[in-house]
Amino acid sequence: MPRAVRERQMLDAAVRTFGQRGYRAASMDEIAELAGVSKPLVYLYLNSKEDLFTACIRRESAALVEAVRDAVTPDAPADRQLWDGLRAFFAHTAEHPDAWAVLHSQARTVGEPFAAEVNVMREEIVTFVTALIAAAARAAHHDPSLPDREVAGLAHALVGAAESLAGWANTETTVSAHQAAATLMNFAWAGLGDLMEGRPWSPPR
Amino acid sequence: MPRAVRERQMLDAAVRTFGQRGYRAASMDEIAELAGVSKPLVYLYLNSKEDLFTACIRRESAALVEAVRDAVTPDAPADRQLWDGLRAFFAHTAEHPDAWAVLHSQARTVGEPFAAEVNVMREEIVTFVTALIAAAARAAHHDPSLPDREVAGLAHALVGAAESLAGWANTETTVSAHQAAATLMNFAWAGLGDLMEGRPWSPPR
Amino acid sequence: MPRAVRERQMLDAAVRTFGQRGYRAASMDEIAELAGVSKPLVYLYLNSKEDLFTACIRRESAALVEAVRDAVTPDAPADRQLWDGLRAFFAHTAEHPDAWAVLHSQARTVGEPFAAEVNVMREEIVTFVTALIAAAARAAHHDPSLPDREVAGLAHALVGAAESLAGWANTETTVSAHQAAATLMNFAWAGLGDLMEGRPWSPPR
Amino acid sequence: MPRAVRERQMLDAAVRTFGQRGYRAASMDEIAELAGVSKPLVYLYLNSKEDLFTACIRRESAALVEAVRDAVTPDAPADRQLWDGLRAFFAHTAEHPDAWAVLHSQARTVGEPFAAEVNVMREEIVTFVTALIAAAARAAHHDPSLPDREVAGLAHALVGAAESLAGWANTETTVSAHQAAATLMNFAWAGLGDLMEGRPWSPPR
DNA sequence: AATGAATGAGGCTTCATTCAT
DNA sequence: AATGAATGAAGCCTCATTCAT
Repeated sequence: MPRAVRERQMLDAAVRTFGQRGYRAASMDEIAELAGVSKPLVYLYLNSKEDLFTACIRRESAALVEAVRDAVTPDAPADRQLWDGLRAFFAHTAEHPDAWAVLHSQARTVGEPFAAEVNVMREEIVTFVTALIAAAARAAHHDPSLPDREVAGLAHALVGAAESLAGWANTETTVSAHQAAATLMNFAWAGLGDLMEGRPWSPPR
Repeated sequence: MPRAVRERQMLDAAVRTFGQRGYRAASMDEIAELAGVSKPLVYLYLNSKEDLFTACIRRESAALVEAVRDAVTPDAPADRQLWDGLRAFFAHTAEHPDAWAVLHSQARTVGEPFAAEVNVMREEIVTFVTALIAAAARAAHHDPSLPDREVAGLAHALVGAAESLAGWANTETTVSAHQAAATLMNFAWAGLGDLMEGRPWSPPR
Repeated sequence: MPRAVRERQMLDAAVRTFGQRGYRAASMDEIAELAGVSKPLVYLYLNSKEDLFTACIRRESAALVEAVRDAVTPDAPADRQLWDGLRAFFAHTAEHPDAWAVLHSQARTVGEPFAAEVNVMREEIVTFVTALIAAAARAAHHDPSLPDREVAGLAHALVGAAESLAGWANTETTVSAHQAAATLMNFAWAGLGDLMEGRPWSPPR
Repeated sequence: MPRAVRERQMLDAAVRTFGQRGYRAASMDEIAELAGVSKPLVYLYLNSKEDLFTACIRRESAALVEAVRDAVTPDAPADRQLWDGLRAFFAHTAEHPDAWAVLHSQARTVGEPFAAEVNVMREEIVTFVTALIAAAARAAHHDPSLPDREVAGLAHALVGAAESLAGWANTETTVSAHQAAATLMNFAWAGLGDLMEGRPWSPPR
C-alpha cells in the first residue's frame, strides 16, 4: 500500500481520536489500532505524538479554510461574501465534527506550540473578515472610517460568534448550516437594535 | 491551620494549574506543591482529581455568575442591562484568566460530566440573555415577536461572541474590559449594517 | 469511658474488619470508625496495626479454647470427650464467624509472626486430641500402642477435618453445629470402612 | 523471546510471590523483578493484578486436578482409588508448596471472585470423592444407602482432612507423601474406633 | 515495508503513623 | 483522655517511545 494512502489513514484515525478524547487522553495505541497499522509504523511516518497532532491541525486547518474560500465570490458585495462564507463554514464544521473539535477545542487547550498553529488559521480568517468590514465601511460612508482597532474587534466578535454557533448547531441536531448562518447574519448585520424594530436582514437575491 | 483555609489554598492552586496546563496535563503533585501541602492532604480534603476539578468548576462558575449578577440592575432598559453585564463579565474574566480558562477552554474538552457542569452555568446566562432580548423585542414593536428558536440562536451568538472576545481581550493586553464591552455592544446592538452607515450604538446615560 | 471498655470496642471492630477484609486490606481508618473513636486513640491503646492484629488473635484464640475446654468433662470416655468438644467447637465458630475467619483464614496467610501466634493455639488443641487418642488406644488394647508420629498425624487429620467442616457449616446455613459434629464423629470414629458396612457411630448415652 | 515462554516465567514468579506473601502483600514490582522482566510487560501480557492472580489460580488448579486424575484408575475399588489419589495429591502439594499456598490459603481469603474460582476446583474434587463414597456404600451393603447430605458431609470432612494434612506434611519435612496418605487412609477408612481395637487399614495389593 | 517485543518515566491513589493541642 | 491536621512511602497502572528482525 502506497505511503500516501497509509498516511492519510493514520491522520484520519488521529483526527477522530484526538477530536473525541483530547490530546492527552488519546493514546498512540488507540490511534494505531484505529488506523489498522502497528505503532512503529506510525512513528516511522509521523515521528512523534506532537508531530502527529501538528499534522492533524495543519491538514484540517487547510481543509476548513479551503472550504470557506471556495464558497466566496471575491468581488461580490460584503454581506453576500459573509453570507456565503458562513454557510460554507457551518456546513464544513457540521460534516467534520471531530476535525472541528481538534481545531476549536483541543488544539487551543494543550499549550503554546499547538495554540499558535491553530491561531495562524484563525488570524487568517479574522484578517479576511476585517478586510471585508473595512471595505464595506469605506464603500458605505464618506466620513472618517472606523478606527482599525475597532474593526479588528468587530471581526473577532463575528468570528467568535460563528465558532460558538458552530458548537451549538452541532449539539442541537435540528439546526442546519443554513439556519445557523441566517441567525448569525441577522445578529451581526442587522444588529439587535434593528431586529427589535422589526427590520431583519434578508438574504441577498 | 483550619480546614477551610487550606481548602481554599488548594482550590486556588488547582484553578491555576488546571487553567494553564489543562485537566490531563495538570498533575496532582504540581497542584499540591503549589498549594504548599502534601498530596495526601489534597486527597483527604477533595477526594480525587475529578472531584477537585469539579470543585474548581463550581467555585468559579458561581464567582463569575455572581460578578455579572451584581453588576446588573434588574429593571433597567435591556441595552443598559447588557452593557453593565458585559463590562462586569469582561472585567471578571480579565482579572481571573486561569479561572476563565478552566471554565471556557478546559472543562469543555475533558468529557461529559465536566462539560455538563459548566453548561449549567452557561445555560443560566443564555437564558438570562434570551429573556432580555425577548423583553426588548416585546417592548419595541407591536407585531408578533421573534420566534423562540430565533431568539435562542441570537442569545447563543451573543454569548459566544462575548466568550470569544474575552479570550481576545486577555491576549491583547491593551484592550480594556470597557473597550471590549463597547465593541460588542456596537456589534450586537447596532449591527454591522448600521455601523456601515455611521450609526454606532452609544452607551446609555 | 473506662479504658478497658474502649479497648474491647476497638478489638471488636478490629476482629470484624480483619475477619471480613483480611489483614492487609483492613485499614486502620475503617477500624477506628467502626469502633467509634479517633485513630490516634487506637494507636495510643494498641500501638500499631501489627500489635492490634496480634491482640485480636490472642483474644479470640483464648475464647475458642475456653469454649471447647468448658464443654469437655475430663474423665469421660474418649469418644464422649471428642463429641462434646466438637459440638462446642462448631457452635463457637458458627457464633463468631469473623473471629474464626481471623484465626483460621487470615492469620495464617499474613506471615510468620502471626501464623506462629495462631499455631500456638492450634498445637494446644492438637496436643489435647493427641493425648485423647493415645489414652483411648492404651485403654483399648494391650499390644504395642500406635507409634507417636502416627498418633500425631491422626490428630492433625481430625483437627483439619474439623476446621474444614467449620467453614462448610458456616457456608451452608442449614447445617447445625450438632449435625457437623455428628458427621465428623461418624467419619473419624467409625471410619468410612465401617460406615460402608452399615455400622455408624452413635452418640454415647 | 517468544510470548508463551515469557508468560510462563511471569506466572511462575507470580505463584511464588503470591504463595509466600499473599495477594495484597505481593507487589507487582517484586513479581516483575523475579520474572526478570519490566512491570509494563507483565501488564501487557496479563492485564492487571487481579487477572494475574486469577491466571495463577486457574493454572495451578488445573495442574493439581490433572496430577490427581492421572494417578487414579477409574475402575479400581473405592479404597484403591482413594489411596492412589491421595498419594498423588500429597506428592503434588509437597512438590509445589507455593502453588498449594495460593490455592488453599491465599485465594480463599481475598474475596469472592477468587474464592469462587478456587471453589470450582474444590467442588470438582468433593464431587469425585462423594461419588466414590456413594459407590462404595452401594457396593458394600444392601440396605438403603446413606443419605445424600450425609455423604456430602463425609466428603467435605475427608477433603478438609487431606488439605490440612498437606499443610502439616509441608511443615514437618520428615513426613513423606506416602506417610501422609497412609495416615489419612487409616483415619478415614478404618476410623479411630477400629484403630483403637488394633484393626488398621492396610494398603490394597 | 512492517512489526512483535520491550521499557523508563510518571501519574493517581491509599495507608500506617505522628504531632500539637 | 482525646483529636484534628498532616505526611513519607509505596502500590497499581498507563503511555510514548525504541530495538531487532
